Amino acid sequence: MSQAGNGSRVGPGATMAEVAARAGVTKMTVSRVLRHPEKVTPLTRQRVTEAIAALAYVPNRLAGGLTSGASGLVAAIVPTLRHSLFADTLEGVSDVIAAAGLGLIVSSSGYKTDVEESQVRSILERRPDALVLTGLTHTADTRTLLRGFGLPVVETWETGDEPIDMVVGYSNRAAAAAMTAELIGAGYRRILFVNGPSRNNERARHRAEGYRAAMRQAGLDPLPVQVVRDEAAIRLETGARVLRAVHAEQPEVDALFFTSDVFAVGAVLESRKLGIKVPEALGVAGFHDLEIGRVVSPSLTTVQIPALEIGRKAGALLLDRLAGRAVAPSA
Amino acid sequence: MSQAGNGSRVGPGATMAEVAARAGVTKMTVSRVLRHPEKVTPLTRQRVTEAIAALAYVPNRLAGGLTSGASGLVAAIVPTLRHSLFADTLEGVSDVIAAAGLGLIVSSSGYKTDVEESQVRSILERRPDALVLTGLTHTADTRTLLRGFGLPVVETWETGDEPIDMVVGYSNRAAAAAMTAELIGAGYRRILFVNGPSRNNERARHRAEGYRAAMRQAGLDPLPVQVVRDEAAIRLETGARVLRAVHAEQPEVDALFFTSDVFAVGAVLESRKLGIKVPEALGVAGFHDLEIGRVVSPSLTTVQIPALEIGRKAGALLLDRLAGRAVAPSA
DNA sequence: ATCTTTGATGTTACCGGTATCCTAGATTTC
DNA sequence: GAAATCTAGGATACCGGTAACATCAAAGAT
Repeated sequence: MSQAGNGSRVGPGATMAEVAARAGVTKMTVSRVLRHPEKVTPLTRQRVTEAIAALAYVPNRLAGGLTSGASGLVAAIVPTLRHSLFADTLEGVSDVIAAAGLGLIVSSSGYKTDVEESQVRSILERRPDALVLTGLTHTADTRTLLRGFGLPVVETWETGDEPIDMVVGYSNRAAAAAMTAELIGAGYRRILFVNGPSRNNERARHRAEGYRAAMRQAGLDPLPVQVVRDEAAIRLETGARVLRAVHAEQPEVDALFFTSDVFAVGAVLESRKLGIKVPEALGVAGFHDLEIGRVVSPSLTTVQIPALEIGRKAGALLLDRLAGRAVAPSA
Repeated sequence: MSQAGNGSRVGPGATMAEVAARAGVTKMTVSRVLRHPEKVTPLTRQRVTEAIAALAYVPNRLAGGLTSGASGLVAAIVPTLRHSLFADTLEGVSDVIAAAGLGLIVSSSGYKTDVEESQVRSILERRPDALVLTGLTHTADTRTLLRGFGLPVVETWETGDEPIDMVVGYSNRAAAAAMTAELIGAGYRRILFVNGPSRNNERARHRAEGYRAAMRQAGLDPLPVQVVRDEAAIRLETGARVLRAVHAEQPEVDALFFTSDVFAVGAVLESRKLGIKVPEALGVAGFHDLEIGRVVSPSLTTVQIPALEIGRKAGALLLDRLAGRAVAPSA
């Protein structure tokens, strides 16, 4: 599957000093040509430009950053890249900051806060200009470290008190409550909330809370939240299984609200097999949090999650802060 | 959705010189404590360690890298992060290189080679120790630039002649051919290959070639490849639409081979509605290239794509090269 | 025609580390 | 007990740039 090339190393390219020598000027002039071209005579500029081209010179931003104190890097830590939610967020961040000439450095923590902490330490050694974190749950040391470092930090996906610095949140609680209210408004009454494994998953817990709150608000008794335990069970078949079980054992249930739309799709699929009409006889709703959410047919009621948007917003927030603009708390 | 914190900047942390002063030693000794602790007396080491803790000192790797010539960064360019194929690959790369203390810097090119070229230029300014690219299709300047720079480069996802340096490939052609052969082996004869939009998409083209080759090999006439044009049409409904059309207009077709498993899932779904038995009356196959592929039910014949594995392999290849180990061409 | 200003470039120092060489005291060797 | 060897730590230079200031010639002011 892999093959090796000849591996001829030429070594790193020319340095600014070499360019300067070739153009018969000093490093400083070369630096000016690159950074403030208008301060250099067209003639000189051309000589330098030619030397740059001739030597295929690529400036070393690390060196420049040492002096200027800005690395031009934004770091982001996500629980995993294998979840479109986070990948989309990163794409959003990347889009925005790349346009400003900043680079994105990424690591994934595997949902573990202690891993995240060690990654934060390691990342700080690279002196990023800003940091994007996922969630508000971090170790105490992480928070202390970051606060002390005075680095612009954006936490994403959750809202709450005492953020480290800035937050671009998404209230799972509110979204689940809204979805539940929508189902109630559509006439469903016995709504069963089906959660994925909520270990290490604040999201799932908040969603369940939103469901309960909305039910109570409407004067309905929340049904016991059903939990799918097996971590590996995020599959269509699992949704199908839940549907079969509910159909057999809790026939009074008239709507299913899944945390993962994978389950929801699986359930919809299975409902056709069993001859249950969706959404007439049974409502099925889900959170659009996987890539599948972008492709799913409309027979399913879904909660849209603006992952890309959250990333963009986080990026924009950081850029504002880096530009020294006041960052206004916004919706 | 977003909120701002108090934004108290403390400024960057202490420098090595400050730590040294506090511990009553020189920078050099501090550097030794961090890098070669065994070369320092336990007593001195402790004093330095205490000073480091007291000042919350975080070493600056950029500065160190300037001297040592290694940035400790691997850069990767993918067409987009919004595709689990590439996100998974990145996760694989990240896993492997993070374990070796390297960071991953990511950018997405939007499938445009000229954008990729400018990103390569910009990335080279950060002097990564290695680069991971997607595909073998790059601008001539990109190739020249990278060859000249003598940077270890791994191209992923495609195999072919004249790689820039190293390749971790995946032959879409071979995979499609194998899948087609499998369908033929299962008794299907009138196999229709349904391609996604192949603009900017070598993958789709190679898969179609594989299909044709396998058909001919078996002495069958390949059917004209059907192409789904609309870029936005990567939805379940599209697969359903194709199934309906084929059912009505090309009843002789006994198997559908989709490039995207999203279509395949949509088709399977629709087949249940129409009362077509899968896989008895109709074979449906797809490429497992979206996240959905990890959750899909087994009634679908699918081509597994080892995205994570490809990333891991790329990372391992780079590490080998960086460690100065000979890189053997391998399967 | 002399004194200022202005603009283009050069000089110097420094960013925060590390490689390399050097020194002085401790330890070993004969 | 003197010479040889080690060892811990210091001194210096340098990585590849950039900020800040100095310089000098051309241009403008009086």
